[in-house]
Amino acid sequence: MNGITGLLRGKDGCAICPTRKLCAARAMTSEALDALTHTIDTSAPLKRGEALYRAGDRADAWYIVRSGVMKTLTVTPDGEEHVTGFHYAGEIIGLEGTATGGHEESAVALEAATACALTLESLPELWALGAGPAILSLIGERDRTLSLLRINMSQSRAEMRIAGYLKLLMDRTARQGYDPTCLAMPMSRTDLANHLGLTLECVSRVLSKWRKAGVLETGRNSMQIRQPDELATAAYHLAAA
Amino acid sequence: MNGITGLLRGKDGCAICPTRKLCAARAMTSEALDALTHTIDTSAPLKRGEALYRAGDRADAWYIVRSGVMKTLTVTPDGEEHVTGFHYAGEIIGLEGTATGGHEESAVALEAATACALTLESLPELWALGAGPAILSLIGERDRTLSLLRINMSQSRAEMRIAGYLKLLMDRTARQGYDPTCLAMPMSRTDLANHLGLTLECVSRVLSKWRKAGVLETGRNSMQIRQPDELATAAYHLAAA
DNA sequence: CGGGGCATTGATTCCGATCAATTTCAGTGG
DNA sequence: CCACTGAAATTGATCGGAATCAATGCCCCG
Repeated sequence: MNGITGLLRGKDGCAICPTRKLCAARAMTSEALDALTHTIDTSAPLKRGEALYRAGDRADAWYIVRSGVMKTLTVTPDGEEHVTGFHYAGEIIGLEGTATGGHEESAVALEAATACALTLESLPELWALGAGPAILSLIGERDRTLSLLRINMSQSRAEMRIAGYLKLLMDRTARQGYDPTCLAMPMSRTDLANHLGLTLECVSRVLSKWRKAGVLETGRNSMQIRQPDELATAAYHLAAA
Repeated sequence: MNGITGLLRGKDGCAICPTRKLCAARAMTSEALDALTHTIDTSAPLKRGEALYRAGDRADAWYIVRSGVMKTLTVTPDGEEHVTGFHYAGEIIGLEGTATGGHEESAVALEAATACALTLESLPELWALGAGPAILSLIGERDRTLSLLRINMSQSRAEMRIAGYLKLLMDRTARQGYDPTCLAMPMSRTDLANHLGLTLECVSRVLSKWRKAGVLETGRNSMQIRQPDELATAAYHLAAA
């Protein structure tokens, strides 16, 4: 209906969605949830590397990540790739194309992932179902996150940037009720460095230093934070979130 | 009604607003414009240094800059000030507080400025008046701009960051139908450097270099771009906007 | 077992931060 | 109208840290 292949409209209702508390469905009555199920489209599961949308696609919907982690990226005219964000369950993405009607970024799954589509034309209907405040909240959270990320990027020190980013991830994880010391990090060092505006060597060095100091442990797709205070100190410049 | 002092509800109708083409009123019929006038609150003119809202204020509205330039900033726990953005006529701001209900940033006028308030509770009404697409477009533009700013910040070279920022300003100015070679820049070097994550000395040096090379001229509250191509080359990494 | 992408570690260079001095300019009062 | 003043901007010199170039190690895959 709106460009996603393999929509599962009506299947897997919002009422049983494990991430419904993070999304537009938060704080809705169960009757409204049933109606919501028929207004929101859930995408087919995306495999690692598959795109939810690509730069140039028509932008007639916003998306909420339902499971997994997605990265958004743009390719500049000179061919360089810029990772604009990593997006976890409950984050709203795809807003950047709304002004022009076409997506300026691509959204790619870093691991198996699903997302729900809020078509722009269905927004008044969603409002009528009582999802308005939740959607506003999602937009506000996104705006707030982008603002914090920009503040973090304005730090010139590599340790501050990385510590700040990890702290943001931890805060978000904690806010969603999960263990903040265990972070899902399915992105490559290259992507992470790109996103933070650093070289992968630099990121690697800082992580190695912290690993040796016992601050954290790095796994293939995750990270264990052993001494959150140390990270917080290195990132003290960030507003508490 | 929503925290702004000195509202001018109904005065200076949207129909005669010089920036209506940039705002929620774009592409509306004149009958709807009259109704819109009574739904949107226009703030009293802000003097230089006055705040539209402050961190901690209740966040029950979004704002569209109507005239002048505003800066948004946060103060981190350790007391450091971070300039999160400079906002020109037609930009929507204040979204960052929607998630929590309280503003996390402050918005301060850099020169005489006015803004219009879209209260969250009036959004369905605005939709009914036909302003929905325009509001979505404003949100999309903001999201797109934040994304581009983040890409720009990820550049480590000072020249690239500054050139990129100026280019973004020029693109925005051109898109609004004004002369892109004449930029309103009422912010101090300190604020500009803070926003770009550089020191003011560094910004000053780069601008001096370009001034000597004839690329641009710097005035107190404005900047004349003499050789846009030179800037574009220095910022070639940015996507065309 | 071998290959290739990815991560780590090392050595050097360069650029922006920092510390410091000077100039410019808007605002103020004589 | 001009001299005075303090903030803002510019210019200079040095230092540190991240980029860069280069090599090695690790691990998932066939």
